[in-house]
Order: sequence, then structure tokens, then C-alpha cells
Amino acid sequence: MDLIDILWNQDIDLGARREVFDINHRQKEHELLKQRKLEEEKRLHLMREQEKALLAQLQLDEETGEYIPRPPPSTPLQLGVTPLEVTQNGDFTQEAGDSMSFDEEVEQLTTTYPLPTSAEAQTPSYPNYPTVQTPIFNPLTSINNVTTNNLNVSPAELMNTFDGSLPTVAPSDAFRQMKVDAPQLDTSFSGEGFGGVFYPITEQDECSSRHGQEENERMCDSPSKAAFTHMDLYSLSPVDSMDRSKPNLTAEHLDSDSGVSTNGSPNARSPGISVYESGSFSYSDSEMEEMDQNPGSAESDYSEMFSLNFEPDHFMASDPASEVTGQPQQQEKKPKQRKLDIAEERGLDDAPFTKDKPKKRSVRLTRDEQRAKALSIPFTVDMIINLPVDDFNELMSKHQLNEAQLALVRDIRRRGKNKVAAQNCRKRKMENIVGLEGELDSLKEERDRLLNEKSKNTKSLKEMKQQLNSLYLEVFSMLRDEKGNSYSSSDYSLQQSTDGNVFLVPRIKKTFKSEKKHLSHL
DNA sequence: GTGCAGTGTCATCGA
DNA sequence: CGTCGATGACACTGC
Repeated sequence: MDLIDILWNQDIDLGARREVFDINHRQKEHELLKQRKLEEEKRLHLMREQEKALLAQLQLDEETGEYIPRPPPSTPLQLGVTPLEVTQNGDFTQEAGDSMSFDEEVEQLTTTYPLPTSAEAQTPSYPNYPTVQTPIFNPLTSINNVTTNNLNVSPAELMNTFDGSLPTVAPSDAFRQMKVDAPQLDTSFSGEGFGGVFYPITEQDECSSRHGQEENERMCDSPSKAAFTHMDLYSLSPVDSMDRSKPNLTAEHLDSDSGVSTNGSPNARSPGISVYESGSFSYSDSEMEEMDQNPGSAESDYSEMFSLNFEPDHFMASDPASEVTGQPQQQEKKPKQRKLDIAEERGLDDAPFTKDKPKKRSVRLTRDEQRAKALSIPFTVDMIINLPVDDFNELMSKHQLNEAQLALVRDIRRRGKNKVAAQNCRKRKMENIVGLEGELDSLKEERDRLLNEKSKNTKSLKEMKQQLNSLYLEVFSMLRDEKGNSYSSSDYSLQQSTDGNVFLVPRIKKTFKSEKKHLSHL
């Protein structure tokens, strides 16, 4: 630092602020960085927990390949019982301090609700004591776990759903912590922010203790939904969502690009058709694209209101936290996931350039499939697209479809056909390009061959000329006149006529009437 | 940030 | 005149 001070005093540009060289300052920054890092890790951990919980709520329908919510339990187990037990456990542990030793208590718990293995039970992943989790318990995770798994699992398994969410705390510490934190939890988790999920309150309590919030009204509607607020799974279920709270949402949002749309829709292209009786409409392309681009907002609503099969990626893209806060977050999908989605969406109808049906349905529906489902089209998109005209018309006549459905079906067929046509067109174009390239290659090869042949012929011609010249000289040298003298090559030359006769022609003579000799059969 | 390739869609044309 | 396939053009997306 002395050196720095000296240099600084000498007004030397250090290339950095002077504080950079202050070790205290650097330490502070380091601590700050460390703290931020910890917070980030904490946040990531919470997100992972949420994802895990969400996935746990879904099960893959092997028949359709769709992710669907887990069916409600066969036995009418009371919702919110388990969280209540958590609370009771908390209280129980408090009381247990007086009446029962901790080990005894654990033993009783494990006897009543046996854990998978004792080894697992001793690992931090399977904490036996719910009190351990409570201080920094993730309410969203708990909501999800409670609303699904707890319906048919033992409390011990419920505890297992909290696994790994916290650093392990010694039991005794946990007890102490619980005693301090439990009251706070009661207010925070059952308060407005979390809709009383963690500490379920009876319906009456719920309605009376809240402040008339929208969620609370919903919760008061049905006891079965008491524990579901922002992450109401049943609102996402295929059947219930259509029947329940949003019966006319389809009419508000659906808009077909075939011109059947709500009043005044800018996307209407068929002014003759405005609103149709059934109150079902479809999304326009632009709207659908917007939903695709905003999975966290519009698409989730879309999935909900149209009773679509909701998929993990979409489901998770709808950030529960944003729902809690009421602020839609532009949470982007992970690039990989997005890529997968695109691939799925595009690969769905792929079999490009062929009319083969897709071999296996993907989880994700194409937009036309979504539209068809939204308008309850009674046949598949594949049928709509690939049936022959007669069969298609017959199919249309068999079903009483309203105008919107007919328009959508026609649009789907047109788009599907055109998609295949475009794929075929591009394939042909590519084939043409490849064919032309091949033709170009073969033409180049032929050109090279001809050039080579020309070269050989030139060479051969040259040799023949040389041979001819030799022969000429030989013949010329053998010629004699009447006196037996040889002819001068400067005065005479040999020429061959078209009929094959060879003549001895004087070179310089203007007139060759007397000089011309006829040499036959040379 | 830009260019490119792939794809879906629409408009249009001709059969 | 409606349907259908072909194709250019455009928009969008991912690399």
C-alpha cells in the first residue's frame, strides 16, 4: 500500500481505483460476493425443489403419452390432514419434551409409520423430524407435496418429501429452533402469502380469518380446495377446469384464423362469419404464437381453460412464485428444453415428404391439435389431413359440426396438406439441385474426357504428318524424268487429287499445261 | 449482432 | 366454380 500511495501521489495512472488495492475493501467485497453466492444457491435449491414437487404431481399416461395430474385418492382422505399433522408434530415435539424423550418419540413415529429403511432414515435425506425443516421450509414445495403425495402416503413418507431441502440440524437444536420459530411460521405460512397451506385451517376459520381475497373466496367455495390456492391442481385437471370456474373462457379467447372469431377481431378474414352459436372459438395464429412465446402467462391459462394436457415443461414454466406474487415472470425455458419442445412440435407431424403417420405421439400438441381439442373436434388432426376427399366429406357429413368447427377443420386440412406439399416441394427442389449438381459434374467429366481425347488426337495427327512427310520425301526422291534425273523438290511437288491420283506439280510455273505429269498408281 | 438453414404458413396460379 | 397440388414469399426460430 505504501508503494501504491507513493505511485498514486505521483499521479501515476494505476489503471484501477485506489480502493482495489485496499485489502479491507477487498475483503468486504469478497464477503458480499460470498453472501450473494449463498443466496443464489438457496434460490436455485428452492427452484429445484419446486420442480421436483411439480413432477411428483404428474404421472405419465402410457396410453396417450400425456402427463396428467395424479388421480384423486380412492379414499376420501381429508385434504390438509398431513400438514395439520406437521403442525401437530411440531406441537407434539414441544410437548414431548415434557412427557417423552426424543428417541422414544421417534421410535413411536417410526413404528406407526415405518420408514423405507433405517439406513435411509438416518441419512440427512430422510430427516425424521419435521421440525428440522420448518425454520426455512419452502412453502411452495410443501404445497405441492401436500396436495398430491400426502393424499395416500403416510406421514413418514410425507416427511420424506421434505428431503434434502435443508442442511441437517441436530435434533436437539431442531427442537429449540422449533420452539422459537413455530409461532412465526404459523403466521407466515398460514397468512396471506401462502393461503394457509402449510397450516391448514378449517373452512370456517379460513373464511373468517382472511380478508376477502380472491383466493380465499375460491377456497371457501369448496372444502376440497381448502389446501389449494395458487397451485390448485384440480384447476388444471382436464375435466374440472372446463366445468368449474371458467365456463366461458373459450368464448373469450378462441379465435380461428379461418375468420371465425369474436366480434371485431382484427384477425378475422371471413367477415361473413362472425360468432357462432356454441360460444366456442379458437385462437388466431398470432395469439397462439404469443402463447407459445409466453409459456408462463398466456399458455398456462390456455392449457387450463382448454383442458389441455399439461406437460411438465409448460407446467413448470408457469412459475408458482409468480402466481403467489401475482406478477407474471418472463421465465424463459431452458434452451435445451425449448429445443426439445420445438423438436417435438416439429417432429410430431414430421415424416417429411411422406404421408406416413407419426409413429409415436409426443407429449406436446401442435397448435392445430390444440385448436382441435379446444373446439372439441371429434376426430384427430391426422384424420382431418390424411383422409381422402370422399372419406373426409363423409366424415364431415356424419358429424354435426358448427361453423367454427367446420372452418377449423378446413383450415387444419388446408394447412396440413400445404405443409406436406411444401415439404414435398422443398424436397423436389433439393433433389433438383442435387440432380443439377450431378449433371454439372458429369458434364465436367465429359469435357475433361474430350479435352484429353483432343490432345491425343493432336499428338496422333502430328505423328501421322511426320510419317506422311517421310513418305513424301521417299516417294519424291524415287521419281525420275525421261533422262533419268531426279526432280528438284524446289521446282516440283507431289499433290493428291480427290480421286486418289497423285500428280507431280511444278511449284513455280504459272501455267502447268505442259509440265503437269500424271503419275498414276503411285 | 448477423447470416444461414429449416420449417410453417399464406397467397397465388394452373390443372 | 371449387378443390387440390405446386411454389414463391414471408416470418419465425435455432444454430
